[in-house]
Amino acid sequence: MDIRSLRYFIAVYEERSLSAAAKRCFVAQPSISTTIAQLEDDLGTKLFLRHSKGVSPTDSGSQLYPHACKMVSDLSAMRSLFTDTLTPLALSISLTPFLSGALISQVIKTMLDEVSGLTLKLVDESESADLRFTCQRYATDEDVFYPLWEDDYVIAMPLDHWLADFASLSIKQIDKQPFISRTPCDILESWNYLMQKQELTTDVRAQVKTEEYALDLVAAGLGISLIPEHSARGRSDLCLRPLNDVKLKRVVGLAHKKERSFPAHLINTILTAKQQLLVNNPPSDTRLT
Amino acid sequence: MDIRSLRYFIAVYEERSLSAAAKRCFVAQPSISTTIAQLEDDLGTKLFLRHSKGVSPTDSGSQLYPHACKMVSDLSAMRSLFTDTLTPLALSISLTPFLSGALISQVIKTMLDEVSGLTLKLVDESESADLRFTCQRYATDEDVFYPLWEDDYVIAMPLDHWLADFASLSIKQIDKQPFISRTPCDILESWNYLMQKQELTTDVRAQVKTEEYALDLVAAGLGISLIPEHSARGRSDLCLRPLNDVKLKRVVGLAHKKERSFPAHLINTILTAKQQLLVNNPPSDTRLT
DNA sequence: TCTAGCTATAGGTAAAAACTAGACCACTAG
DNA sequence: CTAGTGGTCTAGTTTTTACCTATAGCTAGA
Repeated sequence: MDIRSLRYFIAVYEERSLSAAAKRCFVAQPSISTTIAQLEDDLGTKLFLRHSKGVSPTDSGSQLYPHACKMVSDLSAMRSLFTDTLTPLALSISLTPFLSGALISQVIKTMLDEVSGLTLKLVDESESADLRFTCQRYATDEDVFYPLWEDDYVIAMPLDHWLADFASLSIKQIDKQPFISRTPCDILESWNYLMQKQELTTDVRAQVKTEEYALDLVAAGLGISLIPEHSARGRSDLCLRPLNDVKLKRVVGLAHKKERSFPAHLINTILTAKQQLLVNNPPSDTRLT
Repeated sequence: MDIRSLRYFIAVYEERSLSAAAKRCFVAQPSISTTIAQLEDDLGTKLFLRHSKGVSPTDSGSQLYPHACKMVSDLSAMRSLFTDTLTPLALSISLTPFLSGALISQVIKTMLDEVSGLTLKLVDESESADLRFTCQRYATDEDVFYPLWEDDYVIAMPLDHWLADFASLSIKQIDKQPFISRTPCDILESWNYLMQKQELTTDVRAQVKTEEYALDLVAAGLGISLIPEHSARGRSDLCLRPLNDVKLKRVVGLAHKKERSFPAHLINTILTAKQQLLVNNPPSDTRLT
């Protein structure tokens, strides 16, 4: 029985759900599941009843909850015994849709680990937030933008497509191909401009809204499409090829209003997080399936 | 900062030594060393001053100590929220003969006080028991051994004996002396080995089975004898002298089979009992009657 | 009956904590 | 002065733990 278990327990208790608790703790759902099971085993009593809509606390669970809260808060009080003038920092962060969840959670995890006293709240893009995960293109003059990683855009096609024989493609080879168009797309304007400039066209077979749907249609053989490389990570039913004569990419990072100021160590942590991303997610040349 | 770190911290604080804390926590010394270093790093303050004889707590360390104790005890209280009431614990304890009854009863008292629901039954050494009061030498590889105290062996002689003029004795001075031999004796083998190695002999005048009888014969002037210091406690008709060139002692404690597991609370209590023994029975340099 | 959403389990990987061995330092005894 | 002792720290290795992905199994609602 350690503090980590109690933190997870509190999250589950308050969310009434293992999956929701997992999201809140920025870990995968099985981690929560096994940890709670261990805790129950350790205490010799069931803490939650599992059902198809989530979990509900047993009497034991409800009894444990206040103790667990006290324990966790005592511990963080102890931490701040010697760190003077620790100002608790509560920030809201918004997400631009269709960014890589895996990378974002790595960054958030680093920030929570490194900046003591920091609590984050994820809000919808429509609300105003202290920090925004977004593309550099969307950062305005009134923003400060910290780049974190780059998403390279590649052409996705079925495994048996004739273009798959090329290690990389020229934009000219895309001319008149059946194409799955996707909106919104961060680089759609650049793409259209490039195509028009070379008087190329595509044969748009479908218009979809999400990357997953676009990829499904590509896998089904309906056409080819242009997508950020990371979003096809883990799909073996597709073939990805980079473009060799134009480089399409978006720079993703954190933005905030210039007038908003943050503690220096928070900014340093963002820069640290960028380094860690490079280490953990080596600058993958587009995989040749 | 987790509970494990705090446990180690408490052990170090109370033992004033990383190595001693390591023994108490049943881990290797580097584990303690690195964990304390991490904790100091985490809290941003040094907790101990290292010097050649061990460590001493800084102000920060002393400040942290009560908080850490509370945290750890809260946690074990939480553990027993659900388990303790359900399991009354009935254990049998056996005694190796000729240990100090006074000390043993102190330990047993502590255990009964601290562990709620515990009942003890003292059985003969020949029977198998859950826990055994015994010497470290008699604990096997299949045992876990918790040391409780050390018995120093001293030379007992009549008050008017000529060796009483020395504050401490060399083993060479024992050569050819009238001697009361006692079997069984926990350190008889060591003693014989030491004597033979230096080609010394004793003039055995009597062979007895108990410490009391041996002491009576010594007081009567029949010879000198080798006994654990505690067993002559309270006798004013004898003179005790330590040996200064060899250190003969036995480590007495509680042993149990490795495969047998006990509630952590019980184990903690045994460790507490050891501390209390040290407080109540100060590490007496052999009394110079 | 099919699908969607949730939890549990299995298997593999990466990080944390443990151990061993040995360096270094201060003190003590000869 | 030198050897030995008792203590902490460092480096390298092994073991344990926590985590992730993938997937199975269950239940409720369409």
